[in-house]
Amino acid sequence: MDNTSKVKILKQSLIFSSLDENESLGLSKITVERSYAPDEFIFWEGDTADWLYIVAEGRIKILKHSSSGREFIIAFFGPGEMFGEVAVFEGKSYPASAQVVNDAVVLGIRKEDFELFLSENPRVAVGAINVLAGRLREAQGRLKDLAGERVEQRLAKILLMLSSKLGSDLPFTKQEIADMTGTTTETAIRVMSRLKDGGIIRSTRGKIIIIDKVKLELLSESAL
Amino acid sequence: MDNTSKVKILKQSLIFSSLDENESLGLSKITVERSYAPDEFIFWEGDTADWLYIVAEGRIKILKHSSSGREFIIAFFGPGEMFGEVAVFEGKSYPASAQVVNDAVVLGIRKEDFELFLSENPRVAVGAINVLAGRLREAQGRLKDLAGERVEQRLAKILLMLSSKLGSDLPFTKQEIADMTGTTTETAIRVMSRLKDGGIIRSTRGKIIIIDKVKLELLSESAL
DNA sequence: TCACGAATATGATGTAAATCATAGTATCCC
DNA sequence: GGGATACTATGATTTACATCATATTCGTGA
Repeated sequence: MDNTSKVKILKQSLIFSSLDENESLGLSKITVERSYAPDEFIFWEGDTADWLYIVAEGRIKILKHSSSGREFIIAFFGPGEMFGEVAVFEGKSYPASAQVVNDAVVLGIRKEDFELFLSENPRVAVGAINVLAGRLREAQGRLKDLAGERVEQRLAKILLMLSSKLGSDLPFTKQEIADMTGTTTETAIRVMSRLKDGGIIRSTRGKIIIIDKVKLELLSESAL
Repeated sequence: MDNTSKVKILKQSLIFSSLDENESLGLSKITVERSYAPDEFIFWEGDTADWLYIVAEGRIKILKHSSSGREFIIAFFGPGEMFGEVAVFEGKSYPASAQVVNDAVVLGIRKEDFELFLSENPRVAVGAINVLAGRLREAQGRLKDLAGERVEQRLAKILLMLSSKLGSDLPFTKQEIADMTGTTTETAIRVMSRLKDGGIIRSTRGKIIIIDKVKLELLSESAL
């Protein structure tokens, strides 16, 4: 990947959106491009955090394993999105694992290089604060939902959240939706079958299509 | 409260820990002191976010109401801790409510004043990033726990988290513990009765004392 | 093209925890 | 001091969801 393409990716990212052409070019030069095969892990929870990453191509999922062995998906990230930054900012080990979904290309930035760049480009700190604040807001919302709502509502909210990012065509398996919702595959399938019957979604293997967003919103908010 | 006392509070805060005496003094001058009675709300979820706050005295709880009306406690904050910052950093409304537990005194900083101060003291941005990253890490851990662990383990983890901040003497009612764990008061009481019988905790009205931290850790990690 | 694994689907059963109900006890405050 | 109001406590019942079991369909690679 040449530097122009890198710059294009980097400028998509909220954290670096304030940089001008020159600064972006400087940043692109400290990034290292890496390609991964499907299901490959970029890092594991607990690894020493030397790098933070920006997705260039493909999709990455961030997940944690619970003591019972089940996996919980914290987030999916696509082109222009940053991951692994919490650990780098805190100077601790990665709090979750990062796994490639399909083939993916990422831009890695070494911790020390990033810190140097940050000190020379203070505006990036504001970008980082925005990204972190947004993610914290989202995480707190999900905390409340996981604690208080039932599976049907939680699942509806996850679908809505995903569709607000990706559109009504969601490239996820029901298993992945289950792992984001904090339920089992069977239950997720049962709930989604009901949504299908209600004309709210359609689905094929590995894909979910939202037909009736309004109904889905109603469902996500009230106990009906 | 005089400026010297304010400085003392502000310097306890992770976000402002890098400031020297002079800078802290400057900061203290843009803070406004406010006192609140028990149960009073400092702000409500959805309010326009014009202020961020640092606790000077007392305890504040940050909470969200779920659609069923139940409340979920996101965090408790004590002296030196900041709250309301997510909304200010993002320029959106408060994502949760802030309620005083006992009498409390807080230092408020107006959004615009903070932004100005931030631009003049870039090191504070690094502090903010650290605070946010730490909170995000914690939130993500809790997400996984809420999704995957059962009440007994979740409750044990909450107790351990609180005791790592406050010591083994925890000034919380069982109702509050329930609202942090994402369970009902009855269930929380039942679980804690078992912990009591197992010699792991003691409790009086509005107070929980951790006796056997090691056993509690074991319990929080494994299904036993 | 056949086989094998992943994704989808659905039924039967078990269970953790919510809900409903009732009551004792400490604390506040008029 | 006495009455109201939280907090604590425990039992009975219900239920949402997990778990276990089995089957079908789809896709991919040998």
